Amino acid sequence: MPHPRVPFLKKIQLFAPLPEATLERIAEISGLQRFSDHGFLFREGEEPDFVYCFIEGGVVLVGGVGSQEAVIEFFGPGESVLLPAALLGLPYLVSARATSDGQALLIPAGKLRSLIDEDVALAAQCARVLSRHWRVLINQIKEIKTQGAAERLAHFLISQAEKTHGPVAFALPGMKKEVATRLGIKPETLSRTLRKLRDFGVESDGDTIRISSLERLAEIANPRAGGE
Amino acid sequence: MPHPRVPFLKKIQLFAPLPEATLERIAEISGLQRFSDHGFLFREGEEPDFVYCFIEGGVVLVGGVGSQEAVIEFFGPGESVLLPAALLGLPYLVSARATSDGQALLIPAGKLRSLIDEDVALAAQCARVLSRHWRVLINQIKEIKTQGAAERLAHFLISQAEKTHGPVAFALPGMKKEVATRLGIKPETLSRTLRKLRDFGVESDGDTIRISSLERLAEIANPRAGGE
DNA sequence: GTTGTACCTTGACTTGAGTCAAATGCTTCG
DNA sequence: CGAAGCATTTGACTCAAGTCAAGGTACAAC
Repeated sequence: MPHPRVPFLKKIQLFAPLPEATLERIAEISGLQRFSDHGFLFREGEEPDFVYCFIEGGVVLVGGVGSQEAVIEFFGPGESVLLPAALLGLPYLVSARATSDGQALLIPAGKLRSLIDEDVALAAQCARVLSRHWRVLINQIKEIKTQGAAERLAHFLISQAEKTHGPVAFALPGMKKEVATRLGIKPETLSRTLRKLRDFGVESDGDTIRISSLERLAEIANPRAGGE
Repeated sequence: MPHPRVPFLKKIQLFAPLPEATLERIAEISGLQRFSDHGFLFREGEEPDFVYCFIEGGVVLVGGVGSQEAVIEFFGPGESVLLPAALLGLPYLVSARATSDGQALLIPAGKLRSLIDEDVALAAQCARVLSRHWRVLINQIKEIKTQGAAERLAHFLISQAEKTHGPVAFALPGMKKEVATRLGIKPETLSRTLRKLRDFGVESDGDTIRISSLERLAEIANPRAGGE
């Protein structure tokens, strides 16, 4: 009879494609943890104890403190964070603040490290997930270095939408303040930039965004030819 | 008798810690390739054919084109690039331009992908190297989002020095133009910022940088407390 | 040489985003 | 309800970095 946490593991991209036997082993060393909105799951500088896999709810990864705060990225259900720190056994470079109530599976870092040296499928899958993440970060760096605030915001909104055509509505993955730092701008600037995008069919009401046409918005995001 | 390319592999961080048997197998599928200054090794959008490991000389990874160009990072001897694209079989997100004449070991992407699914040591090592790289990119993002041009330049110069104390002199890893985009600024701004740092013991003569005291420079790089 | 062609520097001016400060809303809590 | 506490918006002003436009300077080709 399978371990009761195996079904949860199957929802996590990092583990989903692994064989049943491996999942069993991971399920055995994992634990389920609830967290609540605005709470910190861990902080920059701490020793890596766990890899966090989100079942429900999500977090925002933040580097630095106070006015020097840089939001790296938002993470939600199915995603996992801290694999790099866990594999290397080096202190976290970022803190994670919950953007909602939720639950996460925690995999002990040390045990995961041992598993990786024994299980090809797991190791290969880690490499693939890290690779995918690498590409996400590269895109973010390219964007910050070459685009202005409006383009970056437009692109970010498009990436948050689940569709690629026509109109959409969705909730921002965190506070406006956090979205602003994710984009590398100040909250005031986000407010003003969002205003500018009204002319391009973007309505914002609280943390809900309504876009009248993703195609039209895409024109701003990438006036030149396309490089994702 | 060992394969003649094994000694080269041992100089590459990605492969160095692997057992002899694995190195043999990689050596057999690899090939040595010369390249010359300013030439492109590959371009954004191309299908991933190889992982490039630098034996001698280096490249700069660049995303986008023309005035939209974003330099991601410089790579030199012992380092390798494109592992993520190769593992995922997705088109390159960046182009690589040589910053000097040199030689690289080329590992065919397809064969490497198969090896990874068979060899735990190799797979685990890939995951570790990707993890390390992830941390480098996170730091770069944190920096761009929170620091001004002068701080970023100071930090960059410090990272290029091999020592951590006292005076140093070294050559920039590429043209000033490229260094500027790596830092997310324009060449003109780099020129002016370098000027400002003269008051803090930074002399520049062509592509040679002389720093009179790394400690003094570090004060600018991180006026606040320290996060790696 | 001198002509060319990059690369880099400098200066003057512009601008996008930041800063500071004051409303406005929205929740929470007594 | 009203006060307090945030997050967000708006407005006015500032400033860091970008843009545009000359110069230098170094090296390569003729």
